[in-house]
Amino acid sequence: MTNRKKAESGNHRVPIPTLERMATYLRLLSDLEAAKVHTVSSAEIEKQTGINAAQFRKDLSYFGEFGKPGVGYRVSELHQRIARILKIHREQPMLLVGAGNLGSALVGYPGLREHKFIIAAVFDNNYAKIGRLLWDHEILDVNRLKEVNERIRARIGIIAVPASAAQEVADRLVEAGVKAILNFAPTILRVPEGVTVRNVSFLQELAVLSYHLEHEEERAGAYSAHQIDGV
Amino acid sequence: MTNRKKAESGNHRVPIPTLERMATYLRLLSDLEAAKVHTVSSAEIEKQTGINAAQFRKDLSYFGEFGKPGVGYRVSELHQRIARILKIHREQPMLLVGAGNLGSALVGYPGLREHKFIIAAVFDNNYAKIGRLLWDHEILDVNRLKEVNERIRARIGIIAVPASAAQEVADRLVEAGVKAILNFAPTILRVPEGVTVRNVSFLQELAVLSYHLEHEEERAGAYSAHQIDGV
DNA sequence: TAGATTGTTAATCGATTAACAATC
DNA sequence: TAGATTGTTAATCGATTAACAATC
Repeated sequence: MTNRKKAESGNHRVPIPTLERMATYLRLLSDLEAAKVHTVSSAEIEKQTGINAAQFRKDLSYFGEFGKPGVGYRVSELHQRIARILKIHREQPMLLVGAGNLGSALVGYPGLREHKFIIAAVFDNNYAKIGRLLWDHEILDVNRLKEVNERIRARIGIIAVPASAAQEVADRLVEAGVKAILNFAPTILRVPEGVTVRNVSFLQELAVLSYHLEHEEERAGAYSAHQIDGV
Repeated sequence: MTNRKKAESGNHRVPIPTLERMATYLRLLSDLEAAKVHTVSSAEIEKQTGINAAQFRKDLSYFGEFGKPGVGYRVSELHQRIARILKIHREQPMLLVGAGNLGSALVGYPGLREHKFIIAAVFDNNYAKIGRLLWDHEILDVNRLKEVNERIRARIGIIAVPASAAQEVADRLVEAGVKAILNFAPTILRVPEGVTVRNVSFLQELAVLSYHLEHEEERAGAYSAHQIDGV
């Protein structure tokens, strides 16, 4: 039986971890394509990503059938189909709010464009920044968010502002028609039904890592950052 | 994902999602302390974070007993104990490799210092950058990583270099005594037993968001970024 | 055909949540 | 004590993985 139907109707049954891995597969497939590899098996995927071969096949099964028993998967076909599933087979425009360091890093991140995610406009509320350039983007007044997005029609927004401003920015993004938000501010956002939020928390990542360290009860004394920087 | 496994099976049975939430609790408790709130219940935690009250209590139960039945939790005590569990009750020094845009954003991120994570040294392999300042940090030659960390003794390393260089940087960090790595490069790192890796992938986050958008089969035509930027 | 590898089922493993006795 | 809320157990829910018939 085909899972096509399942995928089309109850879209919300695909596990998030599966979607995260789909992005990993996509990246690997890009690399394989660049290396002129034409066919790949789930065993090979496991070797290259560490993701269990059965897991890989199960993940794909949420979206249909992709391979040939005894043969494997055609790299280019699989790549295309996954890109389509993730809706990045065409350019996916996004709005960025916050033209600080993080915003700058995101605009400059080459991996985004490679995978068809395009930062189409950049906003800030700081009048010292509005009108200036962030890379090749003019920084626009955040008050113009809705107006500008009438043309762009981006449905993804990125919040790279301080926590104190994040909720207001989220409200504006939603008002401008954004349906998905990537939030870098350490705040829990309240958004209406139908809007998806993903939070990226550096603190959270570091906390998990820090926990796994052995605990040395008494450290030798505070290291000095200056001592080092001044070397 | 492979590394996640390793870290889990190694010696700990605390679920990773629990640890991630611990960081969330910590942040909330900071806010509550600042607001002079002295006591909090699991029901209140649920209201503020959206995390189920039973989940919160279960999470804490991995580490001991923290509250008083009929009363709740003392904010300051809970804060201190969680900070200790996550080993950020004292300053936790870290090494940053990669002085590009992302590295710059991380050094400038105030949330880190607030939670006692300190970027103690910054490295790069680009001779045009070595010797210059990134904020108040002199950018050091990545070849000196091991030597410099003999003094700092950081056990957390952050990789903010292109994918092509990430594995080599990981090797060097491990050689320098680092036991936990936060990897921003879109690559799967191979590290020895006993070293934990967490991957942050913007692409992955965006892919999950993008998937959840409604699929408009035919879009009106490519929007133009320039059209917008040129406004 | 013989060998390889898929897609899917079933078993396992793990995480979340509801319920409640314990207790402040 | 009476009311509130904890810590923990048990039930539920969900995700991972091993196994294998189907099939190229």
